[in-house]
Order: sequence, then structure tokens, then C-alpha cells
Amino acid sequence: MIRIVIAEDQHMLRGAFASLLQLEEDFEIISQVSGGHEALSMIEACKPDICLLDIEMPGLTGLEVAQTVRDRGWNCKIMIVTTFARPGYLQKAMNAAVDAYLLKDEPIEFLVEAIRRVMQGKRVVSPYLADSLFTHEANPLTEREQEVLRMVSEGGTTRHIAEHLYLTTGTVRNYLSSAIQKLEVETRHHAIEKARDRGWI
Amino acid sequence: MIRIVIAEDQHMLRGAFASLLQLEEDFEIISQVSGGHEALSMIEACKPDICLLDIEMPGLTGLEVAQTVRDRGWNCKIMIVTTFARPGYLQKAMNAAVDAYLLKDEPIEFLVEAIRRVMQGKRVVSPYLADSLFTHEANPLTEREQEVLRMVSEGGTTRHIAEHLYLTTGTVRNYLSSAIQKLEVETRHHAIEKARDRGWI
DNA sequence: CCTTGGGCATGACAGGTGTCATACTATGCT
DNA sequence: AGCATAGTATGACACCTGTCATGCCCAAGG
Repeated sequence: MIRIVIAEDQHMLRGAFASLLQLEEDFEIISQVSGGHEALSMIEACKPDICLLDIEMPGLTGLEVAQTVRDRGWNCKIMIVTTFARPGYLQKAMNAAVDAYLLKDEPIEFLVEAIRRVMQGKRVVSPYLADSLFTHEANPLTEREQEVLRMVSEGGTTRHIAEHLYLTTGTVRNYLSSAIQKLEVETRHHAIEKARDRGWI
Repeated sequence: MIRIVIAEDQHMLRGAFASLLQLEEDFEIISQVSGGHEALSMIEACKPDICLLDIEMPGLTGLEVAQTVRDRGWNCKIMIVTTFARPGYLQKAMNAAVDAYLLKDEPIEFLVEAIRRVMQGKRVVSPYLADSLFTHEANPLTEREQEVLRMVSEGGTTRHIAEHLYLTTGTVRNYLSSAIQKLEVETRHHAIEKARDRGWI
């Protein structure tokens, strides 16, 4: 019997997964949760064979849950199931040594098959993403550029950041300008988006 | 037999819906599609009793499909199934006289039950949204403010808009400033977001 | 040793953005 | 008619944003 925990915040999809997987004779859904913290509790309490994790959930993200499970050395297969094909997410998932990274755009049969493969000790990645596993571009941003970009993305104003880093506002703008050019975009906001997407901040 | 077409771009969810609804003895899934245009073709060709529509899909949105079905006077129940609780979307759906507006955050059983209710001629709206059906705030934006906001949202620069409307750039900025204040936000971009959300542009 | 290149830091500059005071018009109320 | 209100339109102002030229420092290589 393969014992499974499902963590997914969209209720309808979570329920659908549970019902469908339950139909497989050797699958047992032992718990369904809607957030990262509950997922961790359940994994600790129930020791499932497999945990399906969405990435964007309230509380902890699926990637954070995966990392924590690995850090604590728990013996549970981790499968990320997400909408997002972002290289940055995939990279983080790989760093956390997840057993599968599937897109919700795959057919549902793919999920069932992937679960069986993972139980055989194999790793599964959505075919669509297989390429980007190899083509990880290096981060072109310097330490300072990343720092400033991060702070802007957290809502800091130019002035606020300058004070916090003991710089003039002109210098902060300069880092942003530099980052904007390296990322080949027009505004700081687009720069943040792109850097996030690639996992560079 | 209730004949159903499903239009939903996320493959896994679409497949899950199909499999689960198929389990009901009196439901028949006659077609699954992933975009608005295909949905319209299928509705025309197969004359289903019910069509489940996602809103954000490639090609036509679910709301546009709903409106078209009504305009052409086709006799098909329309059920919107979406992630988004935006008042603007709900409003447009109501204007198109859809038979149901459900959030993907509802339990899956809710969908099955809703389908039966709709077949009995009832209308179904997610409980969470029931309130906002009555509390539709009036649009505080003037004609000009809406126009300028729309043009900015389509990527027009201040200068471009000014030329197009035969105004000075100062005047255009003034409308934006006014809209920004009415919407109680900080930037034109947030103003666009909020106005979109409420269906005011 | 000197040169080169890259990161760090600054301030000047041009242009964009939001606010404000102001003015004109039309509408509706007294 | 007199008045208040709301929409339209303008330009002045202060501030923000992105770019650029410049200089400093340090490490790698000739």
C-alpha cells in the first residue's frame, strides 16, 4: 500500500486528486491539507510514503516544505505538482532533491504513473521542463544588485534602501539601473519579475 | 442523461473533472477542450445541456464564450468555474446571465450538486460570493478617467495618450492622478489593477 | 611594475510621475 | 437670477527614475 499525503490549497483540485488516486487499489490517501505547515505536521505524524506538494500555498511554500523534510532527514518521497514552469522554482526543487516536479498542465494519468515511478526510486520531471534542467544560465547580478533588487521587491523605497545600506539614493538607483540593463528590461519592476523567475534573487 | 462539455486550460484539472463527473451515472462528458474557441465550436456542434467554463483560457475567455452563447440564443446552461473571486468577473458573468459561478476553492462535491441544481433551472453562486452580488459599488471614475486608465493599461505612454486625445500631457497626468486618489492607491499601475478587479474599466 | 577589468560609489542630467491651484463650462437647485 | 457641484482642461511644482561620465579600489595577467 502506497500511503500518500496531498498538500494543495485549491480545494476542488485537492479533492479531485484525492478521489482519483483513491481509485487506484494500491494507493491510500491518508491526509489532505491546504497549507505548508499542516503538510509538515502530517508528514511528521503519519510518515507517508509520498507527499504531493503544491508550491504556492498559504504559510510555507511547497519548496520550503521539501527543504525542511530533507533537512530533517525524513524518509518521504516528495513530489512537487505546480502550475509554474519557472526555472527558479525547478532549480530550488532540484536543490532540495525532490523526487518529482510535475506541471498541472500534464494529463492526470501522468501523475498516477509518476507516483509509481517515484516509488521505484526513479525521478520524474515534466517532459516540457527536461531541457531547462541543463540550461541553467548563471546569475549575472552582483551581490549589491541582488541586495537592492530584493529590497525593492519587498516594498522598500529608494530612499529607505539608501539609508539602510548607508549609500546615497543615486548609488541605489545606479545598481537598479545596472540590473535593469543586465536583465534587458525597462523598469525595476520588470527586473524583479525576471530575476524572480530565474531564481536570481 | 445530462450531457456536459468541459472547457478548462489546466490539463490535470480538466481530466480530473471529467473522470469524476463521468462516475455519476446520469452525467455524460461529451467533450473536453482547453480554449474558448474550441468551446464555442463544441457547443454549436454537440448541443450539450451544460458547459463548464474556466475564465482565463487561451483565445476567448469563459466570460466571452458565455456572452456569445447568450447572444446567439443557444439553449445551453453555462457554469463558470474559476479561481477568481473578482467582483468585476462576477458582474460580467451575471450580465451574461450565466447559470452558475463557482470558485475552484469549493469542495468538489459542490460542483456535482451545483450541476444538478442548474439542471433544475436554479442558479448557483459560491456562498463566499453571495454577498458581493448585492454590494456592487458604483464606478467612481469619470468617462475621461476610465478612458485614460484603459489606454495606459494597454501600454500607451502619457505622451502617446495625450496626442491621441488632443490633450496636453499635463491633463492626462491629471486624470490619472484623480483616478489614483479615487481608488485610494499610490501609482497608476495599482489603479489599473484595482479598477480591473472591480470591473470599472 | 603597469595595465586591464570588474565591482563599488557618486552626482549631474533628462525625462517621467503625482499633486496642486486655477479656470471654464454645464447642470441642477433655491 | 444666484449659487453650488461636478466634469473638463491647463501649467507650475516637487519628487522619482533611469542613464551616464567619472573616480576609486582591488585582483589577475603581461
